[in-house]
Amino acid sequence: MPSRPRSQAQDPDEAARAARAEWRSRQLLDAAARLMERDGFHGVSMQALAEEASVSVGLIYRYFGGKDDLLLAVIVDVLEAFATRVPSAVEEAGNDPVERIAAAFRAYCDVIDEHRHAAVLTYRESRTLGSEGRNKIKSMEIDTSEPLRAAIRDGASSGLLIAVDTELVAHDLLLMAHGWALKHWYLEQTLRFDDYVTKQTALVLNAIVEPQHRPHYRHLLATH
Amino acid sequence: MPSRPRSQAQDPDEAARAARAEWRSRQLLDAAARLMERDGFHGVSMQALAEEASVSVGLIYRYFGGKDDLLLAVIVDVLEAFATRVPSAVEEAGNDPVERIAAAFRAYCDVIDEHRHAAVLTYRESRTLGSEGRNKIKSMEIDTSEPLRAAIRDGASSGLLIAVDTELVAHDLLLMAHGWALKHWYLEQTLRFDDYVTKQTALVLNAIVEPQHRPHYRHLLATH
Amino acid sequence: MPSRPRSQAQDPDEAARAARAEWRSRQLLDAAARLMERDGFHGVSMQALAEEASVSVGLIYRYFGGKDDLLLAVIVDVLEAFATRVPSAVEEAGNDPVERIAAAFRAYCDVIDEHRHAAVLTYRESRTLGSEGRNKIKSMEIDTSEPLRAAIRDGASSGLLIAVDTELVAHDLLLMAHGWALKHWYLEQTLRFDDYVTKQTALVLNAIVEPQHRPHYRHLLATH
Amino acid sequence: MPSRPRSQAQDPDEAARAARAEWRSRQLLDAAARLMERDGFHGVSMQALAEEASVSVGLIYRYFGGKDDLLLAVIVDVLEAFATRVPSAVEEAGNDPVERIAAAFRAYCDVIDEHRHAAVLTYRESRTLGSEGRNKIKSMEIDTSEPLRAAIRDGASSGLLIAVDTELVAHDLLLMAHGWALKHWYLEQTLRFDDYVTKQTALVLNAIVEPQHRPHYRHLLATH
DNA sequence: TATGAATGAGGCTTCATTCAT
DNA sequence: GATGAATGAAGCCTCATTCAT
Repeated sequence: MPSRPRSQAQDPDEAARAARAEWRSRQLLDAAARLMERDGFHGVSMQALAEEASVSVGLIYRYFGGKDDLLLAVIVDVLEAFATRVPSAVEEAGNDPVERIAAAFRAYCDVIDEHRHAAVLTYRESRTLGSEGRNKIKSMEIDTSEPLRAAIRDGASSGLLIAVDTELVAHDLLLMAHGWALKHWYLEQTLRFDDYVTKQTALVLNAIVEPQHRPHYRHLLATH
Repeated sequence: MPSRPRSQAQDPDEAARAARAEWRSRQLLDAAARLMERDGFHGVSMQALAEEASVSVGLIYRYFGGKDDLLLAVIVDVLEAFATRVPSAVEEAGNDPVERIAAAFRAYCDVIDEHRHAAVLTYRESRTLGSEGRNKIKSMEIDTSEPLRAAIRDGASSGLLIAVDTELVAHDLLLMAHGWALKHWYLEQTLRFDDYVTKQTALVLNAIVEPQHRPHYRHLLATH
Repeated sequence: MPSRPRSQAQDPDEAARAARAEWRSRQLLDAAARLMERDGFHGVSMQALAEEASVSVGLIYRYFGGKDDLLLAVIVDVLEAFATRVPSAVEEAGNDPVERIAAAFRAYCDVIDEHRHAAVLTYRESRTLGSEGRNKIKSMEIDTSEPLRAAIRDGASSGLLIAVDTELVAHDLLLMAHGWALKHWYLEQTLRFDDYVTKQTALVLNAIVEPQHRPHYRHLLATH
Repeated sequence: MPSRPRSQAQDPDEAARAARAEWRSRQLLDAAARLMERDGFHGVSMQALAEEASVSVGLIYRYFGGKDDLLLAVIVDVLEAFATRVPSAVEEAGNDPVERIAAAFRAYCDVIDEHRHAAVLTYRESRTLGSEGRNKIKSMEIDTSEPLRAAIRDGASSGLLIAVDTELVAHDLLLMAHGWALKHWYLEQTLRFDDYVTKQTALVLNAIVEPQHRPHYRHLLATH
């Protein structure tokens, strides 16, 4: 509780300031994600960013350490959304491992669809970051995908799934989720977001659910 | 008879020149792919590129129009490898659609593993290209993946596969093939290349082959 | 009332900014003219220009689009001086066509002497400009010399001048005016600026004024 | 007589070689003048020059010391034409100073019209040359214009001309001659070369010939 | 003589970052 | 907090010149 020690008389002020800072950060993060997705990290200048966010160049440096830092923040922003949304989605799905896998996958896809601009940056611009940032991202990626891997492990050990390589299946699901953003220009020609998720879920579960349990997951295996 | 000698006497000269040019292009393309994969397109300076390839900066411009052009060439180089290798692999696989799918996927993976440096650039740096280059790549991607889609269509119409969305399955297979390069830093911890291909093949076929035909493809569905 | 204050309260700010910009432009234009006359357009690097103007390289690009643009601006600067000074000089000379011709010529020479550095650029570096810039200059040249041509036409139609080719005489006068800058290294050995103008005026008028009217223009025809 | 000592048996060889060298120089000089007039000295690369002259880059360096040297040679080429053609034209004009002035002017104009490409370079690119080359040109300019100045001085001392500043009139005539090349883009709209020379001759002579002698030079003073 | 592949210094330009206001 | 003018390092590219063949 680091906020308490601060004097109470200043709380209102501080709260207002914090709110303002929060608002500014969000404003900048969104502008950055939008522009970077369109033009790539290096295609966006700080001046362009300032204009897009309707602030001055100088102000950006009050909220972020620099351009690299901003990129990292944009990426972390998405990863934090994963960290928030995936576990709760898994929880809500109940105790069935297969349901949890499906829920996790859908949650991933939801976040990516909402942050389509920023999601691709993980793949595209990670080389831009220094090793420090890269390591942070790598470990966050691993952390945020843990619920998914746990569900797969549970499914396997409980006999609901055939013997599978947990890491590989998790990797595939994450790849498919990101695929929606990476190849959006192509996929959007034939699929709506919801169809993409439903079909991919069915495809993967069809591959890994024990045949004898499939009837039970008819609602996940059917695609229409 | 000045024209006769020309067609033969000068051929050696021209041939030698062409060979040298070919050699230089390859040298530069390889150096570019290597460096760009490590540091990203924007992280590589022409100076650094020249040093890596052991030539002078100026010489690069004799073979490529500029940095963008070089990036495009690197990417096209991989796509051309797809265009060469995938169809022949499919052909050699015989007439069975399932075998053809597996062969196509393996060929994709082979090329990507051989060009791991360059393969990721398609995903990472496509925004860097102008729309002209981007369109060229898009159409090459679609062209080179046609054999795969054809095999999937054949499999579906012949009843070997369950009803699937051809585009989506093709997209998934391509994504998985590229996944080996994109997440190589992570995957190599637990998998060798051959295992990756074998397991992914099994996973996908398990999802799409009609249950009654699975026994026939035991060699593709088993992972060890 | 946010709009009212703006129109007045912010004027000072805007005015100050505009004044600063004006000052910078002049500073750069002068430095550019000075250097380019000495070393030629291509002999002047942006680095050298920045040093001469005591600013950083980058700042030049805030005020001018690039090196070409700067050259164009320098040239246009002289042409604008013509456009301002020649007509008023002609006006002040009264209604006599011959007086107006003499006044126009002197005004041309004055401007060229004041911008001796820049004046030669019109002749020397026009090929450097793109066709767009070249056309702009051509049309400004024609526009700014119109008062002179008009005076010549008036003189001819009123019988004060012998029959002359208006275009040619105008061309000659402009050439002579620029000659002071073009061959300054040679002319300054024997002539002061004022003598140059006086003598050239006498020479030309002697060639074109109707003999019977010459006595009336004794003050222009005598050279000492 | 440095050519004699050389063995006589080799003379044919040497002659052939010299002829070839002469031909090459001419070929290069012409190509250079052509290109430089169109694109300016700095707008022409040695590669472009080689192509225009249908030789290799390397060969240019066998005939000229470098690019600057070539520019100097192009300019000197024109000045040498002046040195050759003007005196003989003056000679042929007889002893009358006025006729000699007119002949000199026409000779100047002829050479300039024939070398229109190169003639402008004297004005445009002289700053490009080092001081050595510039001095050479300056002194050649002064030398080649001496016949003109001599004729003017003669005319003045013999009473055929009114009192004039010899240097200035010579300067004007040279300027007018070059004017044909400098403003060719504009003048060609209304004048043919011959008209230009005739009219300018008439204009200048009208300004400097003693009125009482004018009838005698009716053929030079009339413009049609 | 003649070629043209190769070099590399130097130029123009961009843009992340700073700092006085 | 906020601005934006100013900085200057670093990048891409050109092109005069050389030299092995």
